[in-house]
Amino acid sequence: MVTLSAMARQFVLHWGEMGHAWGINRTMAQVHALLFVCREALDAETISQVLDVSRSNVSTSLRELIDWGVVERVHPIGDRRDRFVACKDVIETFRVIIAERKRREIDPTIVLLERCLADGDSQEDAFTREQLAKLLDFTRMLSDWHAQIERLPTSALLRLLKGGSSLLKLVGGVGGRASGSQKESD
Amino acid sequence: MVTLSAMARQFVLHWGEMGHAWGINRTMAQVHALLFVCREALDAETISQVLDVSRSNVSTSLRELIDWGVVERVHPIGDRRDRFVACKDVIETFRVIIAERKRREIDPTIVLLERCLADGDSQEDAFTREQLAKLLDFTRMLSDWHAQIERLPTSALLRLLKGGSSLLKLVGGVGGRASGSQKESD
DNA sequence: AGGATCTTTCAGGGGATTCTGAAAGTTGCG
DNA sequence: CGCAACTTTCAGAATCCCCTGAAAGATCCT
Repeated sequence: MVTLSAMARQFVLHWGEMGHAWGINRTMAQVHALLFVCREALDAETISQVLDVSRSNVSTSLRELIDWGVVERVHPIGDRRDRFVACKDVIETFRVIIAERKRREIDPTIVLLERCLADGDSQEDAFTREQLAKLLDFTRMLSDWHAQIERLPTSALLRLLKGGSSLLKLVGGVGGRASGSQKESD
Repeated sequence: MVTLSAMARQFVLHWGEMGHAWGINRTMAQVHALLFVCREALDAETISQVLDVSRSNVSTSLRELIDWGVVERVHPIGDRRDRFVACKDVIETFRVIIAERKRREIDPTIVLLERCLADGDSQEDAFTREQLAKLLDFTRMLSDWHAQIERLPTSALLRLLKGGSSLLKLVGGVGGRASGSQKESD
């Protein structure tokens, strides 16, 4: 296979753009998209031809995708060339990506905010300190929340996502007033 | 004010990097960080000096931040120059950003996937079709879920985020088996 | 209207990122 | 071992994105 159906091509291009918007290399996202829609494992040479990028570029992209954990290398018996498959489960892929971004971005942000607050002079700059403290609280909350999500089996995660409305009613009713906004600009 | 405390400077730099990792212009993220930790509104000239970037760059960044909805222009009486303030509420800011990214990335993805599936030949390419259909399902689910979240008042959102563990127990217990993975690779 | 003050736009330069081809590295087999 | 098949690395080229300064556009005051 050295050519793509119109459907697949459209998707690959769009996925490349999306990746780019999220700070991910366009080619890397395209390689992922391609593997995602292909039932059988592809070798690097084929990917290079289909996407029309250099063999070395494909090699780099594949390494990163494997690092992220959304693609794996497959060794077919009786063939020396490596082949690659993407995780075909959307939710699992989503989960892996979230976990990785948390590790790379949320965690370091928590560390930095903690250091800022620890180092900073508490006399000067009271407002900055206050803001950073609020941001740290929130970031930690996200982190905790993620830790919970992480442990859920796919079935429960699906239920959480699908059952949005019922959950929200629940949350809204738990602690008293559910409406009204609390402005906290001082 | 033409100089920044060490605390604020660290934060501004880090926020710039984070923004960059998420596909947002570094300077724009720095401007946002700066406004976020400043109690009083700043004028563009001051921002330009503090961050050491050109006046025009600041102008562009501010326009985008206003577009996003996380910064607003303030007209102080008796002064012709504009000043700018960031939303100081972390959750509100988060909410606005999520909404905007949904609009810019999730929504177009749904449209594209729908078109792919509508246009595509259903004979050839059955597996691709299947994968895209699953992805579309998931993306719609995210979209619905976001619509629910969007409506929540801050207090309820906080409760949802903070009460992670109890919610999860709940979800885990609602529909029967909570463990076991459903492999869908055929 | 004319000028002072401030803002926005945009073409072009400069810096950062991505891509490529060539060369070096790895692996399996006779 | 030596060769064949394949993969990875990396310096430099190509590309893209961001930033700047200059000029044009607002707005307000006298």
